[in-house]
Amino acid sequence: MTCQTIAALLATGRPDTPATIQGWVRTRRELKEFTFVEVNDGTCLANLQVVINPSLANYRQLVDGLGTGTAVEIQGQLVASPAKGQRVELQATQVTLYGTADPETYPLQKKRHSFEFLRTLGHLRPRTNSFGAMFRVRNACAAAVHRFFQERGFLWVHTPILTASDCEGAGEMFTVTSLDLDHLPYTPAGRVDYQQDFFGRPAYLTVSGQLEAEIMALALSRVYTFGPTFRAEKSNTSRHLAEFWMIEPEMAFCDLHGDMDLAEAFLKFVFQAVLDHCPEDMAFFNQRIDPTVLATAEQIIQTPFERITYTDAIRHLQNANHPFEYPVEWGLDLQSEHERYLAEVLFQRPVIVTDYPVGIKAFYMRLNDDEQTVAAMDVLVPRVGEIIGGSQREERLNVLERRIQGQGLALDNYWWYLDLRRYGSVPHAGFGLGFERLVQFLTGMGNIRDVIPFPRTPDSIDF
RNA sequence: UCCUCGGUAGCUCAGUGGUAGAGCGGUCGGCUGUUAACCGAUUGGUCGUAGGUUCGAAUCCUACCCGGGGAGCCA
Repeated sequence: MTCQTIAALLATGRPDTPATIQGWVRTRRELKEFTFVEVNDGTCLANLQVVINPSLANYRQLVDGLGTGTAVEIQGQLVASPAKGQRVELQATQVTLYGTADPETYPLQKKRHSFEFLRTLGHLRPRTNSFGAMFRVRNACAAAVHRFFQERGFLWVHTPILTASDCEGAGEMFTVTSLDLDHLPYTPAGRVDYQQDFFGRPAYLTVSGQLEAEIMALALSRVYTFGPTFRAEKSNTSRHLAEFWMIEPEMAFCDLHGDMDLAEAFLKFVFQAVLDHCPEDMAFFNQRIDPTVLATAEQIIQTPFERITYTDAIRHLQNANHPFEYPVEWGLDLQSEHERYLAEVLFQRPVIVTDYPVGIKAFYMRLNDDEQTVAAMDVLVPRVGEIIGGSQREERLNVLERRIQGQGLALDNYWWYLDLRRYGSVPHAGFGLGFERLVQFLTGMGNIRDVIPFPRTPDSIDF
């Protein structure tokens, strides 16, 4: 393989050495004496400028074929560029045209396109500057997530995608079946007979790996999940996907404070890693997408997060000289506007709110001694609101049974979850965050559909 | 699901009852090193769909379809 990446050539390529690149033409500028072609291979944001001289065989034919979108291999000599704008450029000696792209019909033009339009071109939008930058940042972010946990002794555990647990309480579930939907079997009572289905009972796509992660943590001490998650809610918003990736660390012998420390360290680590690995891409987002992206990243990395209780947060909000659309009252959940006020206006930094009322949080969160609140924590950040939600889990069998029943749920469905409290129970804690929302927060991208290669949303599953 | 805004050329949009427009893109020509190159010319339309009002509808009315933004729910 004599071919080099454009990223490597632009960064460290030495002038007056031979080089071969493979990629796609972004733009062609034809002058009287020769032609400039900019080629991108996805390894970095910048294109490599190639000079095509008329001395090349079939010059006219070559240049005509080098329209935007064409796949090419170009051999030549890397030379110092005599003009501003690039350190080096490639003086072509041989050009191989692979697939050409008819400029009359190729949808990507040499101009800015709206993200809305590019969403209709899911197969071509990775070839744009914005999506190239976004996918590189997404990759760096994913790699940083693994590195963060691996360096701290967490095991990556693979929790199931198919589940029979319809009681995770985290949202609407997709049903998975091998039954012929046009000829469903029925019980004598007239209901669908799931005994004849693949698993002999109803099955679903997972909405969370947390409960299974707790199983693993109570044997392996520190684990995390990082995998696909599915929600069938008909939420048509810039923050929701039907298929998304979720990260859920879980730690045995850990309380809420350890959980908060981990969450804060996690965000700082990931932001620093992405800045280190994708400086050009992040600069691009700061320049073209959201001018606060870099400042936000610096703040996340350098500023200690504020930590307050829900009760104090309510007090702050009630004393705030700020009109809220929704009421602020102890016992009600914080709305987006409240979360953003805390992070953006009051503290102007990330805020971890803890100890929420028992009535608005899930049954598995540990009941505090006041019996009014649970050991929950939400990390609120400017511009986004809640980015991480977590809790210390209820490890006491009798309390957990009471909580499950108190929410009208059947204990039988949780027999194995209760067993964890019956045998070798221990205080443990964890949190969850949506990977795409993290990428949104990093890049400033407004719509979650533009931070995942192939978004799945209600009535939309193209590509 | 609710609220709201929108759908006009390949793209981004203007046009609010009287001949369908601009910029960009594409094409052709020009240009001695360009950087979203530049200059000139040119090409380009079932005005989302179906009805209705009117002498006349992109424009007004009704229904539907699709999309954006916001809310709720959540990650």
